[in-house]
Amino acid sequence: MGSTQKLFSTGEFAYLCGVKKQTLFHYDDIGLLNPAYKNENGYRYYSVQQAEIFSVIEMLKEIGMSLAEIKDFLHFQTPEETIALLTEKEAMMEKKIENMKRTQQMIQNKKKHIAEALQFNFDCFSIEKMGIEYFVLSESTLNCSDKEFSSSIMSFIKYTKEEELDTGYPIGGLIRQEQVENEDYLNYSHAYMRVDRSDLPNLFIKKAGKYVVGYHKGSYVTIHETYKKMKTYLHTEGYRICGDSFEEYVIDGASAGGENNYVTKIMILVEEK
Amino acid sequence: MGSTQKLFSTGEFAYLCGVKKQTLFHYDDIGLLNPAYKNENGYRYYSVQQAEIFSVIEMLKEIGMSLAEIKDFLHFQTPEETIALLTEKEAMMEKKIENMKRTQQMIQNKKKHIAEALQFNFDCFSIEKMGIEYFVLSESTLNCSDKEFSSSIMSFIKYTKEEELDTGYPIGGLIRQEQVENEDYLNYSHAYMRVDRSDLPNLFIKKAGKYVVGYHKGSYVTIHETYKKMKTYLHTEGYRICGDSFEEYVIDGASAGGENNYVTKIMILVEEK
DNA sequence: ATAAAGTATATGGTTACCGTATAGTCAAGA
DNA sequence: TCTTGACTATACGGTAACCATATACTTTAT
Repeated sequence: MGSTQKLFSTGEFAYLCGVKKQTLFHYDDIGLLNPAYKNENGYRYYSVQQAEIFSVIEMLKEIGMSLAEIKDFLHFQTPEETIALLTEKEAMMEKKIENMKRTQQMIQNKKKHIAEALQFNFDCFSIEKMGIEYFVLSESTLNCSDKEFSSSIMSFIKYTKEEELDTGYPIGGLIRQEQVENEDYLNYSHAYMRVDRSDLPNLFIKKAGKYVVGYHKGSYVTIHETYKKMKTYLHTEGYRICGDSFEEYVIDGASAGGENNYVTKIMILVEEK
Repeated sequence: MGSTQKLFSTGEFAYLCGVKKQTLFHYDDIGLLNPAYKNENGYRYYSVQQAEIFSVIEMLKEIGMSLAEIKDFLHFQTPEETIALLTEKEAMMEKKIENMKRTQQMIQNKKKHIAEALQFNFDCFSIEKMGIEYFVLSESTLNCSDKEFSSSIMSFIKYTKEEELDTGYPIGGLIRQEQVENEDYLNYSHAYMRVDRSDLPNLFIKKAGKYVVGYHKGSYVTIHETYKKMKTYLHTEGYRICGDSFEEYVIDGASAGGENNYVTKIMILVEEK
């Protein structure tokens, strides 16, 4: 709208902008958007152009600028600077959208995980055919001290976050066949995280094949019991362990309720005897 | 990671989560994420599983849940409820992404507008060939009172926001040929907003053709001067007005600096004499 | 044993508002 | 013109989700 003298009261202007009056008071206070006209009693009146400005403010807010930054921007930038900043922000938006898509993917994966866990009752195992999966691994944590273990896990988690590899799969623990056979269940070989791509360097491959799948509920100190039960199950079903074990921690509603609610999914590669 | 007793100090855990210790204190205070273990001196220690929980918290934050909601969610939901909520949030994400794309579009359009305005020096006009454009219009505002005008504009802006038609084009003012000829420049026929689609009902068409384009700087009260100059320009160039005038308000860095910095783009359909 | 590095609590500050109370103002009808 | 109801302004307090800083205590490494 080019030019017009018709003005809106604070209430009207707030309504048409879709915000509360308070917001406009606030913007006036901090000098971000002062009404075009104030009468002798302090009543505020806004112009149509200011609706335009308001919508620019909203846009800039949405791309993550603070009100102070927006104020600077609207008051002191030259058109050239304006264009430069918008260009920069455009790129930022692109990244943000990518990020949200990743989060969406994470949600989907979490859902899948929980749904799977739901199907099972604990203490009931099954043999499943599983496809190939790709993992990124932490440094080796075999036979290492608490300190070394902590620091390996720490840098691994940090790494997955930095490289944006976390797509909603849980952090897993790899236990080698040898340790499983020796009942050395707490001696993890590596931490891992599943990725949906095969183009990364140094990927670990979880072989396709038959896996015995079980869920352990409760603290880690009792996990050997579940392993024992699984071994008995395998024996009666006529299978034997022929590879590594993969442990993943399943999060659901009760996860924050303490150790006793932890659910760990265990998968061990097996073959028929 | 299935099960392990190795714990992280607050500082380590904060580092691996990529946040400040303060944040963890806060989460502990509000009961959102209490450390797995607290020693007799109040030192906090976190488990690997809690890193997993932390990343779920971050995810839920990103989809717009408050910490209080997340706490409820993590402590009291059944797996079924968890899945239901995630499904709902997934849809929300979709909408948010759409919204961001729209904002991106807005930014691009704003940039185009400013860049165009930059090319011009005021008081210098030009004849331009322009393509067809589609507009949504407000109610008629011809010959109406201030009150009626305000209310029409108000519902129009509200309408464009609700229907999400605002894609970064400014609100324009349509002045009919008759008013331009009678120098009745402040008597707008309609407010309009350009849209990038031709599939909406009741669209107004801005004809393709030659337009005289000029920029007016300053308050609306002096806009008649610019119109006068444009008419003189047209006369010397051998053109005559043969259609409506379109006014658009250009926002740049100085826009918030008061009336005197307002820039209005004026376009009038013309033909050669 | 000692010093450096890390930790806890407490307090106050931040941003972008929202709510409510009180008092003043405007606009339409009698 | 006056009154009434709707609207407006200012002021003060509160909110969420933290961050900064100060002070005091604990761990850990040498």
